[in-house]
Amino acid sequence: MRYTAKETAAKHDRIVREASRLFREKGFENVTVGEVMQAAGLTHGAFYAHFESRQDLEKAAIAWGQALSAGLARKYGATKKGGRSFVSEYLSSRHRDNPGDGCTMAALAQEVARSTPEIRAAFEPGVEEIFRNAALLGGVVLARAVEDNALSDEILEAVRRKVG
Amino acid sequence: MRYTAKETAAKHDRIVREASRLFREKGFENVTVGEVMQAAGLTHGAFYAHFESRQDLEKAAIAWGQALSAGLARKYGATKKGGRSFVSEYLSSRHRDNPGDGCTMAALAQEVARSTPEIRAAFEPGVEEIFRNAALLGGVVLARAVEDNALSDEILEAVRRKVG
DNA sequence: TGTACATCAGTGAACGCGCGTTCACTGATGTAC
DNA sequence: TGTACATCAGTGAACGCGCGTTCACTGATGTAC
Repeated sequence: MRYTAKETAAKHDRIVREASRLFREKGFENVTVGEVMQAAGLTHGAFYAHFESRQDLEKAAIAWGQALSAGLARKYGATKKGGRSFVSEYLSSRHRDNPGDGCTMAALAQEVARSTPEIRAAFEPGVEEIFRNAALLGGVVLARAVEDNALSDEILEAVRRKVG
Repeated sequence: MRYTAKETAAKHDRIVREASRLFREKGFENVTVGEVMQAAGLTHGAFYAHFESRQDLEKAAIAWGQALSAGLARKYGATKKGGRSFVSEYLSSRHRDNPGDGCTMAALAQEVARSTPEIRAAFEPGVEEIFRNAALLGGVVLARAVEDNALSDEILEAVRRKVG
């Protein structure tokens, strides 16, 4: 069937948004093209009407996620008080436990490091907004990686105290 | 053929060491069992004489890498001066550019976060040694993920100034 | 305005490849007697 | 000490499965006249 340009663009966006969410939640390697398309309400065969390749989608998903992060960081960062609430939200258990709704960098930085130059370039915009607070990122990454909940909470608390 | 227990143990260790190195360098998902066995000087078929499964190897490689890290951190951390040289080594371009010889957490924390409870538990020992300096980890992770070399150097420098 | 054809996003089956895992077989060393 | 058998790490072919990608086909909408 043929759709209007607007409908097609809306589907394209939906695919990117769902891909970004799924990638952050499960990592690039644990998400299939079919899974993304299903989440966007389509079948896997239609994928190549929207993207050249899977890598192309990964690039788009990273760029979208980083644009979102950068926007949020700029909004929050405007005031001292905003800075504090950004920090406490970033280091919250909610953020730790919901990577799919969270920071792209805290979820995918290491996979991006092993990806193509294009994907690494798409990753850069969000980095500018956080690298002066690398402890936030390190804290969330570690808190997500340990099995012991008490230790995980302790990590978040330690970083909170240090940067707060 | 049959080998002495000593020979078998030596091969087992070689497999774990090579797996750890390759995993840190390329990530779990980009390393095959065959590649690890070849690096250890064996063929892939012999793998199951040493490990129950691929996941079993991942667990062993993480545990080995973390034991190594914890040992190094304890050695370095003994003095103020040692602390300084640990930080500067951790944030060096050498460490950034050679993940295969570097910190397991800086290379694999995000993949570990999505792995099994067993693997996350094996990851914990090294975490104790670094989480109070989460900025180090965050800095290296970000420095490795960006495409622009100047930005990457700037990240390491910013973290160095903050923690130094 | 109506008719014929072109377009193209979408569908679902199929292809090809890589990887984890299995398996029959080998042969050097260990063990029983 | 010598002989016969058991063991088991190692080899390399093969299996099965999942995933990215391709492809023939569909059918609603756009375009030409």
